[in-house]
Amino acid sequence: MGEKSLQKKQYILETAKKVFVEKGYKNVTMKDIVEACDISRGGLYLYFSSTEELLLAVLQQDADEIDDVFTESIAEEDSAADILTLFLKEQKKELLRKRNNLTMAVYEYAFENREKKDQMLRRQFDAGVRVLEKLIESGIASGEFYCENPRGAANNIMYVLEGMKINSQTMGITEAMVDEQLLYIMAGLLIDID
Amino acid sequence: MGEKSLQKKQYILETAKKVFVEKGYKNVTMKDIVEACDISRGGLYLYFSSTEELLLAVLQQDADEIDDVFTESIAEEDSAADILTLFLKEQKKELLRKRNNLTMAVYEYAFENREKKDQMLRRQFDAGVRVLEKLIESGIASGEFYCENPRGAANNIMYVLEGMKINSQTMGITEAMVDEQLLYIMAGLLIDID
Amino acid sequence: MGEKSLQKKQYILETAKKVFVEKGYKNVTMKDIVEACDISRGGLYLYFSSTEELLLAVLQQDADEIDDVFTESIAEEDSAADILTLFLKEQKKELLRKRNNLTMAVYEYAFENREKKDQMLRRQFDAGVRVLEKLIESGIASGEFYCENPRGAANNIMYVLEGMKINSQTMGITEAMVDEQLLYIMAGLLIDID
Amino acid sequence: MGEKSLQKKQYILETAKKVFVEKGYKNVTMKDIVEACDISRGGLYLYFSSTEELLLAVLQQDADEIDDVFTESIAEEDSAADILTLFLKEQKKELLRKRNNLTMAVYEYAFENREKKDQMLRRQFDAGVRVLEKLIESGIASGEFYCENPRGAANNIMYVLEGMKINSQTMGITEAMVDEQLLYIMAGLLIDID
DNA sequence: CATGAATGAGAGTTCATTCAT
DNA sequence: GATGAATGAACTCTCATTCAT
Repeated sequence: MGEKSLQKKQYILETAKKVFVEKGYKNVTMKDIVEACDISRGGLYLYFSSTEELLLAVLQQDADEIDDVFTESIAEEDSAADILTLFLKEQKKELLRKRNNLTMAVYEYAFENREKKDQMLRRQFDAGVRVLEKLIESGIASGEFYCENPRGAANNIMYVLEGMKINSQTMGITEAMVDEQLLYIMAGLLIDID
Repeated sequence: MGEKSLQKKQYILETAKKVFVEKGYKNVTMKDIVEACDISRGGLYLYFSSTEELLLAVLQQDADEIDDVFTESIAEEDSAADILTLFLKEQKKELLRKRNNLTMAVYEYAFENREKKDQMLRRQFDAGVRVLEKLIESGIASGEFYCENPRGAANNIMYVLEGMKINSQTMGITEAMVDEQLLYIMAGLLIDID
Repeated sequence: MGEKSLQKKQYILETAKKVFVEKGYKNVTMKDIVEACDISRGGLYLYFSSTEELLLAVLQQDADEIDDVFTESIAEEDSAADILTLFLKEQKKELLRKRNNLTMAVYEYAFENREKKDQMLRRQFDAGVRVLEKLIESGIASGEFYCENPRGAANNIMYVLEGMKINSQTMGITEAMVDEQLLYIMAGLLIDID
Repeated sequence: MGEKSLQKKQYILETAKKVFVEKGYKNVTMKDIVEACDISRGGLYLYFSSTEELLLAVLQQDADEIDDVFTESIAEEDSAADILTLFLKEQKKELLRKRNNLTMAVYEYAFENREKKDQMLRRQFDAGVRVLEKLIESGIASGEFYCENPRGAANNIMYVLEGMKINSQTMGITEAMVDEQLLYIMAGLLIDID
C-alpha cells in the first residue's frame, strides 16, 4: 500500500470515527461511511470490509493516541493526590464530551460480541484499577492518603467512572453531578485536616 | 379490548420480553417477535406497531413488578444495615443474572434515544439515590453508620451499581468481584468496632 | 401454504422454467425471475430462496411429468422393436426441441456441483441403461434383435443420446443427423433379413 | 509486441488455462486471472480484454498442441485396428483426466454462445468423424474390420465419446465404464474370429 | 508498458408495513 | 379480530473497466 493509500486509509478512519461518534455502532452502515467520506462503494471496500473492521481500526488508533497522552501527562507530576486529581479531571473531561466520544459505539459493539468476552474492555478496565491501586498505595506511603483497602478503593473509582460514563450516554449527566462524586471520592481518601 | 385480547397482548409481551432479553433491542425485528409468538405478522400489528412500542410496554410491566417486589421486601424492616444489605443482595442477584435480564435492551434503547433524555432511567436512578440517602441517614441516626456525606455515598453506590451492571454485559463480572466491591461499600459505612 | 399460494408457487415454477430454458442456469438471477414473473423481489423470496432452489424444484416437477409420460407410453407395448423405436423417437423429439429444453441449465448446474457427484443425473442415466438392456434382451428372446452384448449396446445408445444432446446445445444438430445415427443403432440390432 | 511482451502473454495464457481448468468459464473473472498471474489489473487488460478473449486464446493454443500430438502419433502406425486403438486410448486418457481438462470451460463457453453456432467445436467433431471414417474404410479394405456403414460407425464413436466426456464432467465416469464401452465399439468392428 | 486505486452498476437478501380476504 | 401474501426500500458485497501516474 502506497503513501497515498495510507493517507486515504487514515482519512477514512478519521471520517468513520466521526460517524461512529455520531451514530454509535449498530446504526452505522457501510453506506453511511461511503457518504461521509464521499467515496465510492467499492472504494471503501478496498480498505475496509465491514463496519466491524472499521470500528476496531478506529478503536485501535484511539487507544494508541490515548496511551501517548496518558504517558505524557503523568511523566511530569509529583504528588499522588495531584496525579489522581489530574486523572479524574481527564476522566471528567471525557465524560462531559458526551457528543464527542466513542463510548456508545464501544458499548454497542460489546453488546454484539458478548460471547467473545471482549478482552479489550477488560484489559483497559483492569489497567485502570492497577494504576489507581498503585497511586493510592503511593499516596498512603507519602502520608497524603488514608485507606484501609486500596484495591477496593481503586475498583470503586473505576466502577463509578463506568457508571457515570454509561449514565452520560443514557440519562445524561451534568458537570455538577460529576464534580460532586469526584469530590466525594477524593474526600474519602485524603487525610482529614482537623 | 376484550378479555381475550388482553390475554393475547399479555402473551405477546411475555414472549417479547424473552426475545429482548436474548437479543437486546436493536437486533430484534418485528419478524423475530412474530416468530417467537407464532402469530401472524398482521396479528402482531394489531397490538403493537413497532419494537419500540413493545420494549416500552415490556419495561413498563417490568417496572410495575419490580416496584411490588421492592415495596414488599422493605416492609418488614429491621435495621438500616440489614435493609441496605438486603438491597445490595437484590442488586447482586440481578447483576449476576446477566443472561437473563433486560439491561442490554434498555441501554441499547437509551442509546437510540439519547436526545430524548430518557426520563424513565433518570427517574429510576434518582429514586435509588433518594432511597439510599434516607437509609444512610437513618443508619447514622441509629448509630449503625458513620458518614459525613450521605448524599455522596448514595450516589457512589448507585454509580458503582451502574458500573457493575454495564461491565457485566460487556467485559463480564464474577460473583467474587461483586462481593468484594459490595463489602468495600458496607465497610465504608459501618462504624469501626475497635 | 394455502391454495392460492400453491397456485402462485406453481406459476413461479412455470415462469422460471421458461427462464432456465432460455438462459441456462448460471446466467439466471433472482432479478430475472422476479421480472419474468412480474412480482416483487421480496415476493419471490417467500417461495424460493435462490436460483438453485428454483432449478431443483423445476427439475423435480419436470421429472415427475416425464415419469408419467414414460409410464403411459410403454403401457401399450407391442414388440421390443416398436418400443425401442418409440423410445428413440421421443428422445429425438426432445433433442430437436433445442430451444425448448432444460438441457443447458441441467449441465450448467451439474458443472457447478461436480463435487456433489450429482446423483439425479446418474440415476436417470442408469435407469435409461437398465430399461434399454431389458428391452434388448426381450427383443433377443422374441427373435427380433441380435446382440451379443445387450449391456454394452444399452450403454452405447445412452452415450450416443448424451452425445447428441450436448452437441445439440453446443455445435447444433440437424434432424437428418439424428435420424442417421438412430437408424444406424436400430440396424445394428435388427436381424438382417437377407 | 516485443519478446518480453510475448513471454508475458504466454505466461498469462498458461496461468489462465489452469484457472479455466479449475473453475470452468462462467465462474472465472478477470480478477481471478489477475490474482492467479499476480499481475496488476491494468496489466492484464494490456493483453486481454475479457475472459472470453482469454479462453479463446487458450483454446487456440491448445488446439495447436493437440494437432501436433495427433499428427505425430499416427505417423508411425501401421494397421487400422492399431491406429483406432491408439486413438481410443488417447481419448480415454483425456476423459479420465477429468480434473485436468478444459471440457467444462469449453461447454460453458459454447452454452454462452449457442447463437454463434460455434464453428470450432463443429469443425473438431467433423474432423474426428472424417478421420474415423477413413480409418474404418481402410480397415475394411485390409480385412481387419467388418462394417456396413462406416460413416454411421464413425459418427457413433464420436457421439459416444462426446457422451462419455459430458458424463465425466457431470455424473462422473470410471475407467471400467470407459473400457467396457470402448471394447464394445471395437468388438462391433472387428471380424469375428470363429 | 505497468500499476493499482477508483468507480458504479448490479446481484443477493431482509424486513417493516400494508391490505385483501 | 386475524391472517399471511405482497411490496419495495435499504443494505451488503463484488467486479469489469477505466485512468492518472
